[in-house]
Amino acid sequence: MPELPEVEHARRWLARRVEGHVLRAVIVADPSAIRTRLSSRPADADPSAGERLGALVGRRFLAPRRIGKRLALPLDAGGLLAHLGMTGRFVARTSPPTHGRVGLVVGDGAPLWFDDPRRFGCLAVTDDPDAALAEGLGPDALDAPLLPDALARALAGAPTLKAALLDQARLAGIGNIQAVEALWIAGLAPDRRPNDVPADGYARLATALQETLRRTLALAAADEELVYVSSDRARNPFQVYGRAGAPCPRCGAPLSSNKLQGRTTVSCPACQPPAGGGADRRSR
DNA sequence: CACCATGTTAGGAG
DNA sequence: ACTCCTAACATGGT
Repeated sequence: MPELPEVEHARRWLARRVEGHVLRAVIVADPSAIRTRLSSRPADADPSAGERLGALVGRRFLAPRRIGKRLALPLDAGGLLAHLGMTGRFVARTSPPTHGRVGLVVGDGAPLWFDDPRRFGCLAVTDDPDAALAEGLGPDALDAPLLPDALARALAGAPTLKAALLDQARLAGIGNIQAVEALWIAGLAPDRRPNDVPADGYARLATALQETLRRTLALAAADEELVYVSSDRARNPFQVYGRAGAPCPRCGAPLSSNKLQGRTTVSCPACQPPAGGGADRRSR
């Protein structure tokens, strides 16, 4: 459950269960899930994971925080960091879930499990959750929305709008789905150069980002077991993501799909014209 | 069986 | 030197 809206949903879910409660015990089912820092690389596994996590037992949780796709679970001293990767989630279970990596026994509730089949997610123990949470990330796309001119500055210099939106150092929290959705809402072609996009394009993009993030967050909040991207096309909650070939919801033209930054990118050739809305001069 | 997937990043190509 | 893209990571679902 990976992009910003799902992570924010996880933060709220965790907040209700941990804030103000004491960490009673930890269950380390898969030590390799705990890294020296938030890193998707198994090579960064923390050799003293059990010890360092165990040292947190007895401390009390403060309010969980989030920037972009990262979570911090600060305690009254030190804390935990979490990244859900592609398939990570938190669930409350008495017995370990199939891919339960680490269980947190908090207060008198069922253990809270970090469950992650694909193992791109991870946890890390840190002395300074605030610093670790923010390190290397741009402003949070939801909590620190940029005005159009600031958004233009944040994205400037990247080769394409798509690449810029996926760059967590420019803007934190946008993943492939949210990028595809926002660019379609804004009517901007994913492969346009950020420096060539006029001010009104950034005005639309700023609004579009808020719109898709809030809409997806509302879906996540309403649906405890939200199927993030269902194989079932009828249940796909997105406007264009996962709908290549289907008619554009705005103009009816068939949605096209191509690869950008190695990710599938769906767009409408009619609503998201290549440049400035007119003919492409460079190709002449 | 082959191919696809919501994230991140090392390494190679240019 | 710097920038950008590809492949790889591990696993499950179609």
